[in-house]
Amino acid sequence: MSGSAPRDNPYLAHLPASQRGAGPSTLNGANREPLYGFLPRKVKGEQVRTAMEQDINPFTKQPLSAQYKRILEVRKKLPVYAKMDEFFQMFSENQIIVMVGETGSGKTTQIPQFVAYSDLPHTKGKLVACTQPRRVAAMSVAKRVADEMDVQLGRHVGYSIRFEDMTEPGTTFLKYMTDGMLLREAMNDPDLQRYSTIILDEAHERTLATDILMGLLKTLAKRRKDLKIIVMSATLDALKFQKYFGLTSDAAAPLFKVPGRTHPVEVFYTQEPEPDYVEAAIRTVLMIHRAEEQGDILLFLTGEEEIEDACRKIKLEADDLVNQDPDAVGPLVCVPLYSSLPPQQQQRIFDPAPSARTPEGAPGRKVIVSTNIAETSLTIDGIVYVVDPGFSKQKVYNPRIRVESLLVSPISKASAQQRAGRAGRTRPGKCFRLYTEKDFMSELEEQTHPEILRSNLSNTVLELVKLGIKDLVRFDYVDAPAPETLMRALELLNYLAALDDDGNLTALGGIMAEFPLDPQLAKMLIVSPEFKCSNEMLTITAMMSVPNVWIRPNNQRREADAAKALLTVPDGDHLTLLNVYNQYVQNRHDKNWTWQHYLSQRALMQADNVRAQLQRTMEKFDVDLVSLSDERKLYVNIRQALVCGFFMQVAHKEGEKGNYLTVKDNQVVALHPSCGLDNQPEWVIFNEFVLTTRPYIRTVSDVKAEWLIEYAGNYFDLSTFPDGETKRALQRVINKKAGKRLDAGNGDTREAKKRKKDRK
DNA sequence: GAGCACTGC
Repeated sequence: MSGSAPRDNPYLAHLPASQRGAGPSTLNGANREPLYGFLPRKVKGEQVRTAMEQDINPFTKQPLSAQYKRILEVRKKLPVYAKMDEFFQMFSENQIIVMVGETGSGKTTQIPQFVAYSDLPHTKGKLVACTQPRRVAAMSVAKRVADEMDVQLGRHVGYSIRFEDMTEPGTTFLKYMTDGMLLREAMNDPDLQRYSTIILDEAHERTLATDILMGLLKTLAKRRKDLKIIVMSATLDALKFQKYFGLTSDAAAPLFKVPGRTHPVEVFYTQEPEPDYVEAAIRTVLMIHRAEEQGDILLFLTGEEEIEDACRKIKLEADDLVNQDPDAVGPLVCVPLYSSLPPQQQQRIFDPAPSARTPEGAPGRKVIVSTNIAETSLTIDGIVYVVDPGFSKQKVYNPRIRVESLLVSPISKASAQQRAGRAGRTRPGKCFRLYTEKDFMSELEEQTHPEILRSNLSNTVLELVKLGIKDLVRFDYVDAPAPETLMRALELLNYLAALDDDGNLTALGGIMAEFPLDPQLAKMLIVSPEFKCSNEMLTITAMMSVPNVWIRPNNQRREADAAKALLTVPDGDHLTLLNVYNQYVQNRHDKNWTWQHYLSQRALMQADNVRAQLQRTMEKFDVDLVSLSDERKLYVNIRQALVCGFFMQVAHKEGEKGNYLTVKDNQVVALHPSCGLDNQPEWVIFNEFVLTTRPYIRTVSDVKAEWLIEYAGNYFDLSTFPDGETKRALQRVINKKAGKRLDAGNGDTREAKKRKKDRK
């Protein structure tokens, strides 16, 4: 046995001679070669456990460190480690596996390593990929696994996220990545040939990218019999995925199940429904503070305003309690948590709870009041009590009026369960649900609707077409979106000339899909060289792709507004964005400058990053970077280029009360108060329709009706317009133009018009 | 005269 020559070893046969170690005469295979006897995808748990215990790293052939051995002892205690044999057997026998691993099972770190031991991707020049819905998760898990495998992060184990590719081609064989990143890769390599196994982690979160990947991989598995797929999810969704990935309609994909390792959480319900959930939540937090033993509280609310408000009230009431009875009640700190908080303030959630005022006094307590960010993205240790009013803000899409909006809605059972689980991470906990058990059982949906059912899909549809999906309606979705949503997306893409009338991708559409942007933005950016303003459109596009750059603290609104006024360009908010970015660069990205002007340094840095990435894409596809030196003309051209992308988001002024009607849909809207226009132009183009206290349009610029007709003639074909003032206004412009053309007796090409204008 | 649930490319 020990005398087998390496050439007989199917594992070593893949390797060039230089990597096979010493020649046949001296090699004692079993000792020198840690993966000796490993048959790809026929590997057994026993073999892997032995290999893990040796002194040589089986993948790098380097000696293993003391740290490796220490971590290995910890890994052995993970629930998933105990099920290694079962895993390898199932992996050997199946192309697709659904896996359920509760919190603390170790699935995210261990399963990809197990797969690497079985697939031996490094011997075939392949990779094992594991997708994550979030960038931080991809980064931090990759780091952990690199440590566990005793390799340098970015070499054998790496990660790939937007703006950061921490992999080494030819060396990396285990890669964590965001789901969106893998989807991007699929656009240029629909067979995903680089991968031997793809693991979709956190599939129950049902992000748009994961949903599309599931559809693609199901189809791809039929073409590529050598590709293995593992879908990892929470319990409740497993059966759905098993059925979906079953090879035939009655054969479900096998389930690999691993228990978690969390502490029990006792759940309490209210006897009666609570009419005011914020008030009830505050009351419950204070009740816990008075009556329950030491341990921090996590309260879920829906948004920034609600959270800041609740924090203030909890603080006031807690101070009252302390004043009434200083011996019985400990000090309390209340920490808000939501994504738009600066990172420094987000860090406060990890501060320890305040200590008791006296050695014998009641212990202090920390209350974190958070949005859903604490449900999935951030985990906080030390939480023992969860207060769950049962609501969150959720995105909803109305395809009829093409509007996405945020609505406070009841959460799902799955979400409630996830929230409760946050109380049991360090020790047994309690969860107080501010609704009745009856409502939980009968009113809450099992699952939150997946994103694909709640979103505008124009981006996704362009990606799918680019991926070669011909029939979007019959694509095998886990949950199919409403046909009307798909129709709306196809319609938009057709108007943008990304798709022809038969739904085929145009050359323009192919380039548009390469930009990590909404189709409207991609379109205006790609056509902008024709308007000699592509440098500027690049900036505007980047600024429109990052969160709001304006900061407006409650107690400094006037100062913030004044600072904003200094940067405002009256012709339109898009030009203001350009101006802000240019000033930011002129002031050398100075932090003090941004602070003095009430601008978010974080958002501006992001814009810088996005701009650089978009610029690389432009260069790759020969989209020229040009500018006009005449600023007045430049500003006109910029607004004309805007029309080429956003002609479907135009509104026409109605009357003198500041009301606008959106074109074709005839929605009554108003300019958002943040809008910087100094008058009310007859025609405006807008980036966003927001439904808050009333319907508003946000990020708005002044445009001319002539431009709409000239650059978006297809859409502004009057025969497709409902009767009304908008149509009549357009008709007047057309009539006037026709009259002029008769006078001038020449065509209306852009160049001709410009020459004419220049002569004036 | 107002907001920004959360991600991702």
